[in-house]
Amino acid sequence: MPTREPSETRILTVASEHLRLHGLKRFTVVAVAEEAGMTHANVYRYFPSRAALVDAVVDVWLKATERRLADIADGPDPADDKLERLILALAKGNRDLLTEDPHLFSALSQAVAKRHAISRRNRTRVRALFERVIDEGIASGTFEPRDRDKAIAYVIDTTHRFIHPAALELEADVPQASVDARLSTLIRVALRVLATGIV
Amino acid sequence: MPTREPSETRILTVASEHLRLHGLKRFTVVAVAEEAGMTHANVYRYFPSRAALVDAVVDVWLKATERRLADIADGPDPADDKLERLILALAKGNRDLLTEDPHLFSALSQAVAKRHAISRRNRTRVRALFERVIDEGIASGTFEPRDRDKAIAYVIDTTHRFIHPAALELEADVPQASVDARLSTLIRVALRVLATGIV
DNA sequence: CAAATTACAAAAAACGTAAATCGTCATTTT
DNA sequence: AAAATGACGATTTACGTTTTTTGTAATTTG
Repeated sequence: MPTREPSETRILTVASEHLRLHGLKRFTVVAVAEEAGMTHANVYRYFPSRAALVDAVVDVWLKATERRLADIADGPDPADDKLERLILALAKGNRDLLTEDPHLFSALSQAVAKRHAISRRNRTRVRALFERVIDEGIASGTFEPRDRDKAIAYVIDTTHRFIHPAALELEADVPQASVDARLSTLIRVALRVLATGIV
Repeated sequence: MPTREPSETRILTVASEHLRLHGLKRFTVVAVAEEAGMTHANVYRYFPSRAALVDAVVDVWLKATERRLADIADGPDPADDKLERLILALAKGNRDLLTEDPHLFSALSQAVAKRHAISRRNRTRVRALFERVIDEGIASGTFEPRDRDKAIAYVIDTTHRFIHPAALELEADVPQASVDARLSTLIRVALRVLATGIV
């Protein structure tokens, strides 16, 4: 990990605050620079554009949740436990962001919808974690899918509703307990499906 | 079915054309009325508002696909066949609309996102068809779920990605063959899950 | 009297302009 | 030399004005 310059981290911190408090619409480079105690022109020494600065803020959050997911994937537990916790952590992380930080969630949601590089890369890395855990399950005999690639696609497709920002937005007003119960069923099914070679 | 007045159907036809060709943004009551050969005020004799007219256009499409679904659900085939065809018809109907009629798709998508009455009612009726077919499958012994309500929720949740407009928009650029293959896997799994009492 | 029109107020959209922000670069500061 | 600034044109946004559309109601037409 490269050591960031102090000004860069300061800008990023202030930008993060601004985005969380005021939202994308009222997020301006001038205001961020002012609060960071510098001219807006100087911000461009560290971030090539306003969009890049917003992406950087979102990326900080994405990387943080990626680390939590990687910790789960790297753990010593059985693959099925890890897959369950991976799905739950991802679903909960996104859902908590929606309820606790709607502005940041909205920025993330747009980055995903517009296929920004940061979200595409995040998607690739998260997918890799899923693949790793499923492969581990296959190696240990916990999972016995008939077709490994189809099994991975199946897991991602079936959990889509509880993970993808666009899908989570649709259920913002559904009681969390109800969502949790349905997700729990879905995961239980997915694990059995992987274990019994249905997929 | 109540016989509609000729002017009403004419307005609806012109409105449908306009929406398909020009999209929601450029859809005006004045333009529709003009093309239908009347003053805009007269349109309000038949539709209470611009929004109601747009909804009526979308509703025509929704009802048409509902009829196709009902035909499947009412057929004499085994429940698992019917459930598969129900899911495929719904997914294909929505996806075809997205590619062949993007403006109308967009209007539908917004009606769903904003929870218009027409989309809520459509959802309720489509869900009822799913319930009927699953119940039929339970009665005939084709399906043996441990919990009927959870089984229904499971089917709806797992197919969400291939049915919901918001999810379909995300995959507009994915080759149709790839989507079809994944959906086919998902359905096969779902039918086995229902049949073997995993859910 | 049902169907449609004209007339009109309220709401929304389109337009044009003023102001702010974005992004670049030459110059200054440390 | 690295960090920051001031100045400046290009873009975007904000805002007041004008036009169009929406929706209602009184009136006309067949």
